[in-house]
Amino acid sequence: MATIRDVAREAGVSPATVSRVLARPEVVTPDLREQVLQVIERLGYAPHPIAASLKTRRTGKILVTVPDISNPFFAKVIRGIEGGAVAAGYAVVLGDTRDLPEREELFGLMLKRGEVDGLIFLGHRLPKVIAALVQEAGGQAPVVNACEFNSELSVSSAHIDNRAAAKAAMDALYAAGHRHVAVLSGPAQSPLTRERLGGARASAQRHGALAELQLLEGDFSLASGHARMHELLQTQSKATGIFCHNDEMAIGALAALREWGLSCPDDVSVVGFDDIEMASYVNPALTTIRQPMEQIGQEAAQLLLDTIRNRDAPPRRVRLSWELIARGSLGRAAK
Amino acid sequence: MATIRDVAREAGVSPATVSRVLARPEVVTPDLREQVLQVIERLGYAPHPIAASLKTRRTGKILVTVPDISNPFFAKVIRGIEGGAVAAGYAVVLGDTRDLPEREELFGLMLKRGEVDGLIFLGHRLPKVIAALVQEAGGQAPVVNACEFNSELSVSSAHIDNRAAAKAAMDALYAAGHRHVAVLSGPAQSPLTRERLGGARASAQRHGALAELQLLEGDFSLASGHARMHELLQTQSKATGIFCHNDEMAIGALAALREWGLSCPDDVSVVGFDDIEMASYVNPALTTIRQPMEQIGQEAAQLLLDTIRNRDAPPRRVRLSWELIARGSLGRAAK
DNA sequence: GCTCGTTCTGAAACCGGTTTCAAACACGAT
DNA sequence: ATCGTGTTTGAAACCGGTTTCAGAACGAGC
Repeated sequence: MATIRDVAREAGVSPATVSRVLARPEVVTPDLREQVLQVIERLGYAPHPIAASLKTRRTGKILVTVPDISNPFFAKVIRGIEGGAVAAGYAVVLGDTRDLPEREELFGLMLKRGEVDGLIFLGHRLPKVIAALVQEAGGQAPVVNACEFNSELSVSSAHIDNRAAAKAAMDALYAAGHRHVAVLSGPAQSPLTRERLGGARASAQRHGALAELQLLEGDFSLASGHARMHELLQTQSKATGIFCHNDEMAIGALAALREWGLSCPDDVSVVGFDDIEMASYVNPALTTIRQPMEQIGQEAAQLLLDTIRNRDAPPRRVRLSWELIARGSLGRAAK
Repeated sequence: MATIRDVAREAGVSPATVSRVLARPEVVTPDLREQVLQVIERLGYAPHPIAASLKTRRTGKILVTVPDISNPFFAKVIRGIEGGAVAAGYAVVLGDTRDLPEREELFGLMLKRGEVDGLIFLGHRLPKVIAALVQEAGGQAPVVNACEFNSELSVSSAHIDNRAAAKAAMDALYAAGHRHVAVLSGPAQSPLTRERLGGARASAQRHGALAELQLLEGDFSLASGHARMHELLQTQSKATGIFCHNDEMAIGALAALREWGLSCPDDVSVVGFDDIEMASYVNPALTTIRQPMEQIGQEAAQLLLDTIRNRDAPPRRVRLSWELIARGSLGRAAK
């Protein structure tokens, strides 16, 4: 592999000039520039980014940590992040934390050690290493929270208004005449879940149905949606409307309803959250809250890159819009 | 940030010793080692992996390129790769190629420039940069193909026997009495598609139904499954059995059948491929070929790490097992 | 023709580790 | 005490770029 010194020697210039030809071509005399470029071409010289990193302290990589890459919602967000990052000349390092704090710490170290230029985390927990970093930097650390938002963290974030969206989902159920509604939530400790539950409760209260509201805790997986729905049906709940905190749990719930010989939407209505692609292909198609998943990712990438470029900008919050998508899984309550 | 020289000075030893304490503790006298470790602890010293990379030529990162991260099959495989990589102390850099050759080249450069130690690609096309690298290395390049296999590439690969699995899927349709079968394939240029089509044709031929076999080309997306199925139904095809090259297209096809008022499996049977989690939750549940997705990823990671550690091992092929999973979407053909 | 200011280029330091090589040291055998 | 062997340590080179700083070259103005 040719080095910058090989090129310099061959072109009869100094390594500094070669470096400049590649990094700031405009400061080099055109003739010389051309000559150097030709040698670069001839030798097939490819600069070694690792070596450059050592001096510049830029790696051109950002780390994205996610609790589960195989969750279709996260996958879309990551796609958005990746797109934004690559467009800006950055590569994405992927960390699948599996919701394990030790793995989060492990990935956190990568930022601390300077292996990556920044971190976008999809989730609610900040590794201790990173929390310390953010503390020191007084909120100017290159760390962004996507999808969720935790006011204690003082980092930039890109997300929708989960509370309002959840409220809208519930409003739709009540508007269709449902009185007994169950909410199948995400993990209780997540701020995201709390936001959505807050919105759900507000709607229930407004419709004078708070007493009839049932809460079930899931973990955003198909299996948990299926299992919780089974359990609910076993209790002979009067619920005719189910609001699920994501589409996968909603699809799991639909399967459970079928297994009990119940019809959706005739017997029970289901509303999901996210509008993953699958939502419009299941039977019945899911009424759900659409989140602009890729856009959330893009915005998160943008926020991070802004922070990286301009270290003394304060943390920002980007709120994206959501939309209630009406499909077959929500019908009028039987009288 | 403390450097290794700070630690050395503080501990009254040379930087070389500090380096050894961390990399090969057993060669350092226990007393000295302890003393150095204490200073490291006290200063909160964290080694700078980029600096180490420059000398060692190891980055501790592997690149994974994938045509679409939001495809649930790929997402699972990536999860497997990531798990295997992290367990071995490697991080995963993610490249979403969107099936664009220019993006593949871009990511290929990362390996060529030494930004990553190896490449696992999920797909069938090798970027030119990498093909050249493989050529030079005589098949010993740190490159692995996962899920697919292209005999021209001379790189290691981890995958199932797609031909045999496709044959089994078709056999199941014929065994259930279907004579007119349509295959909804992946993109025609992919070797994977050719393998599966080969298996499908072999089965058709064996059952004397080659003349009735219909071929439709999709792109593995829900939307293409939906669209191709619509088109097929419009032609008043006599097909009562559909073999889809992945589950997402199968689920798209199920939706199209419903829209035409047709029942699956009463009117038309559908068989998928992959057994993504969603396959057992849709209505009807999909009969499909199960691929060990995470395991494919793990094996691919293992293959790559083996190649990285031992550069003169020849390319290997790991064949994983598959299984036909019978569920509701495949029923007996009407007489 | 000389001075001044501007633009361009090269020498060398630097980034922060690892590794080689030789010196120092410890210890057992002679 | 001397020698030989094996182990442990430190000095310095090295990885391959970037960047600073000073000097060279050049053109404009007088």
